[in-house]
Formats: sequence, structure tokens, C-alpha cells
Amino acid sequence: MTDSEKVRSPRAKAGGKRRLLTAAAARVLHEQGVERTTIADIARAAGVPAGNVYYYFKTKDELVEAALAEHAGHLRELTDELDRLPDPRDRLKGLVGAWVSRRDTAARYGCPTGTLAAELDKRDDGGLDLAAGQVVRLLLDWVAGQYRELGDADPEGRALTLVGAYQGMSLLSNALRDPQIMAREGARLIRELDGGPGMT
Amino acid sequence: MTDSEKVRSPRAKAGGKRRLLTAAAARVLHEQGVERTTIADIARAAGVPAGNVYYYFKTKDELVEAALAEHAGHLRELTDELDRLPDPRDRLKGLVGAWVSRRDTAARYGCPTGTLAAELDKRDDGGLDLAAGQVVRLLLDWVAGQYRELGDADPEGRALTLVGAYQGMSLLSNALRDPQIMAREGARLIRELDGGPGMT
DNA sequence: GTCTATAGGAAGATAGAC
DNA sequence: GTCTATCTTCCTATAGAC
Repeated sequence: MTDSEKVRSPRAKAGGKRRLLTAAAARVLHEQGVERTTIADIARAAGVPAGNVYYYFKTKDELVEAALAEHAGHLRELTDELDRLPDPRDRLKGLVGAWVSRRDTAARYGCPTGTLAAELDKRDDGGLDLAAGQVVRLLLDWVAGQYRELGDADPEGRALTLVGAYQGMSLLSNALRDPQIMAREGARLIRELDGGPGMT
Repeated sequence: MTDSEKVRSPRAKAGGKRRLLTAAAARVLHEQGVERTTIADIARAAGVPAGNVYYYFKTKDELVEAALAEHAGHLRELTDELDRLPDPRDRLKGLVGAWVSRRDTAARYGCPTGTLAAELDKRDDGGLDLAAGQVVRLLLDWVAGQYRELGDADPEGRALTLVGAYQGMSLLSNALRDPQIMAREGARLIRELDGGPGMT
């Protein structure tokens, strides 16, 4: 099948390096932000020569898009894992637990998706800002689904409150460089999920 | 007093343009973000020739610092206003009301202090990242003071939750470009402040 | 004090050798 | 497919005329 080899797109062909670059982009863009990160930074982190990057990604924006998709993938992995739990309430508690377990990263660099969305929303150019919103939507929809299963009267509203609380505690924890904030607020969220008042 | 005129620092002397530049910086940096904003952008917004900026601010970072101080000033004006209300609960409700009233700006550009803090926290260079945290602290402390007056058992914790909710709803509203989120979550916060459950 | 012109440097993107 | 060298553009900051 040497012929089909030739037909493969570069995307599929160079799986190794492309995936390496995507993973590096996701990490470095989260740590340094989009604007302060150069193509060279990402190439170095991936162990790939700087100029070579353009064989896999035509522009820097394409790298950002790939990083965004990578974060969406991580989120998907987590929710797939949680979906194995029989009780929706346990799933939500598991989600909060996952957030708290990443408190040190959050305190240093914020929520990957949240900070990326905030930065991309400052640009009016083509569509990337909305792509960040899509990833946030993914999380909101999954959370709303759990509340719906629980028979809550306003699942979308609940989801906004829970995800909002997460984004807020991530930002505060980051601004004040204090992981404890994640632990403290996370504990409060768990308590509320554990049949606290206001829970239908 | 022509002698004292000569003694004034440039900072005091050129009050007009410096203040113009500071106000423009606060606005433009919020809308475009720090990294995407050029000195020329700020100069244009202030109606001042680009090269002239460096007479008032030695570096771009000094402009960012001034913008941060401007936001802190706005916050101070708001809390001073609210402090005139006799009931701490009304003060907190007034704060939430102020947030909601700025929902359109939040949906387009996020919370000025929050987005600035998130962006500055991506840099390890000199101290500006911590300055953003200071402004957030200001707000947290004022809110905690109100809860303390109300006799709450955990004023700092309450403050983290309330300010966190604000930062979270600002970010979500921004990411999804939906001002309604601010209105919806704001109404919830008011409801909770109005003697909802969980309020000591 | 005010402004213009420009130095100096960095980063995205491309051309083309291998 | 892989990598080097470089082109182009843009931005911060400065030098110096007025």
C-alpha cells in the first residue's frame, strides 16, 4: 500500500511531531499566554527546530486552535471518566475534586480554558475568540446534564453557578497566588452538592 | 508663586495630559489587553502624539501601572459611595447592582481588574503581576468588612465566594458574549444576600 | 515642554537547500 | 519531509530639533 501512503495528508503522516507540537502548545500557551508566546518557545518546548513548525501549522493561530482542541480533549477525557459513576451527584463532586487537585497549577497560571478564553476575547479577528467559548460551553452542557438527571428545576442556571464559581476561584487563586483558595472554595462546593440548602 | 511653579515635578505640572493618558490607558488596555495594545494606540485614544508619551511615562509598564491605579480609584469611588448606606447588607447589594449595571462591558471585555490580573499573572517579570493582585485584595477586604459588620462567622470566606462569583460570571459572560449571564447570576446573588439560606 | 524621526530589536512567516 | 537562513513588519524606546 505504498500508494495510500502517498495519499495521506501531512496531518496524518507526521503524527508524531504534530502531536508533540500540539501538546507543547497547550502547555506553553497556558503558562505564558498567547501574546507572550513565540513560535520559537513552542518549538523549543517540543524539541523541534523553530522554522520547521510551519510545515505542520500554517500560522500561529492554527497552533492556538490546536491547543484549544487539546484542552477540549482533556475535558472530554475527564467527563468520560466521571460518566462511569452511577450517581450524577458523585460525578459533580468528582469534577470539583479534579479542579481542586489541580490547585497548584491554577494558582500559578489560572484555568487553562478560562485564561485562554479571556485572552482570545480581546481580539475581534477571525473566530478564534468564539472557539474558546465553545469549550466553555462543552463544560457547561455536561454539568447542566448532571443537574437535569438530578431532577433540578433549573439545570442551566445551576451549571452557570457551578462553573462560574470554578472560574472565579481559579482567577482569585491565580491573582493572589494562593492554592488554598481553590481548596477552600472547592470544599464549600462539595458541601453544597452534598445536599446543602437550596438544592432541589 | 512662580518659584513654586518651577519646583513642581513633571508629574504634577503636566496634570492635563498625564491624566488624559492614564484614563485612555485604563480604557484601551481593558478593551485590547496589555500585549495587543501599543503605545501608539493609547496615544491616539488620548489625542496625544505617540512619541510624546515617553515624556510622561518612561516605559509601557509604567502606563500599565497607572491604568491599574486608575481602576483601583474607580473601585474606591464606588465603595465610598456605598459606605454612605447604613446597612452593610444594602452595601453589598449595591455592589452587586453596580456589577450588573456594567454587564454589557463585562460581556464584551470582561472585568477590568480581573482580566488585567489574569494577563499580568502570566509574566514573571517585575512586580506588576502582584500589583494586580493588590487591587483584587482591596475589593475582597471591603466585602469582608461588610460581612464582618453583619456578624458573619467567616467574613473572609464569604468575601471570596462573592467576589469569586463576580469574577466567574464576568468571565463566562465574556466567553459566551452574553450579558444576560451577569443579570441572571446577579439576581441570584441578591437573592442570597436577601436573607437566603446559609446566611448567618 | 512638545513633537518628529529614527534607531534597535524582536517575531511571524517564507524560500529554498538538503 | 526536515531544517536554515532570511525577509518583512511592527513596536518600544531614544535622540534631538523646536
